[in-house]
Amino acid sequence: MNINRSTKYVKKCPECGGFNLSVNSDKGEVICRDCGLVVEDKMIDFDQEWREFDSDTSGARRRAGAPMSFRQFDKGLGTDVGQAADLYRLGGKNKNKFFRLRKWQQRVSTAIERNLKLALSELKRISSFLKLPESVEEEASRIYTMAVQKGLVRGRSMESVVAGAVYAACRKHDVPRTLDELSEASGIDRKEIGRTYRFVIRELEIKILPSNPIDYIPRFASELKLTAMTQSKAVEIIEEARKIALTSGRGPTGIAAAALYVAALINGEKRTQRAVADVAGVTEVTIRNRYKELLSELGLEDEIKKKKKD
DNA sequence: AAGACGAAAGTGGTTGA
DNA sequence: TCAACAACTTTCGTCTT
Repeated sequence: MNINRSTKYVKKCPECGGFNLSVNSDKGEVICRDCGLVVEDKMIDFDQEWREFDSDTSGARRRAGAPMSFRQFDKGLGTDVGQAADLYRLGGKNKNKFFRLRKWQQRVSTAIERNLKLALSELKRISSFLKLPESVEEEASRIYTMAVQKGLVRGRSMESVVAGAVYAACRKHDVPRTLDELSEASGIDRKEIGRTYRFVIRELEIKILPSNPIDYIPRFASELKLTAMTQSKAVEIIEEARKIALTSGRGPTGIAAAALYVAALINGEKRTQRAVADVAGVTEVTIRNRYKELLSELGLEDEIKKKKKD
């Protein structure tokens, strides 16, 4: 029953023409192992959406409707009690019943649902802008729905809570996007997003591990057009740094940026601090600080010097 | 002239009394 | 609720390539 995912991706890398593509289904990324290009940020979800209820009669019982999803405001299961045209087909007694049902439904359609409808379309916009995998969009919708039900939106703009929910979902699924990217996608101030994000995960008691700098490497490297060699060097550096507790307490993006900068230097693919700083969303100063630590603590000076002779 | 470097002052958030 | 604190940013002057 398992679909062989790799057969779906016999594609060439548009950058270097290589066939060495690797699929990271968690993050919805396809990465070229040869040149490090992120080929496709948003991947199709190949998982089957339906369940088998009974192996004997499975053919007849497959659920054909859309899967239930938090991305629709009523979880995709809604039906409306029909409009006026349907009335003519009903007898007197049924007519009364009909009106009662309609009235009931209007009462249930509270402000919460109206809010959700609006917010989830905004959420959809943001996640398609950021090319997020569906699993993350789904998670973000879930978080937002819970936030609304707990009344956390009161006193905050709907958009900022949406942005916070998306950010939280990204973090939870290890699909890191920087606050700057969220800010660009949503038009909300970076600090505001950070604030609501922290508020939401505290109130909903969502546990989120500090993000791993390594998760940022493929995307940053791809934007800087660095080779796969440099990427793995950067990952190596970060792993070494972790062992001696160089990474704790520091901003993960700063570490990722510095590691990439050093790795590029060692492999003779030098990028300016400014360029690296820009894609990572930190300043040159932060890169310098991390970079200094990396050099002295990991004894990488020799490798740099060696490179300079060439 | 551009990039790298470093000092100093400022920002926003966390922590602990 | 306030002050101390760490990480990061901004700004700016100086050195290096």
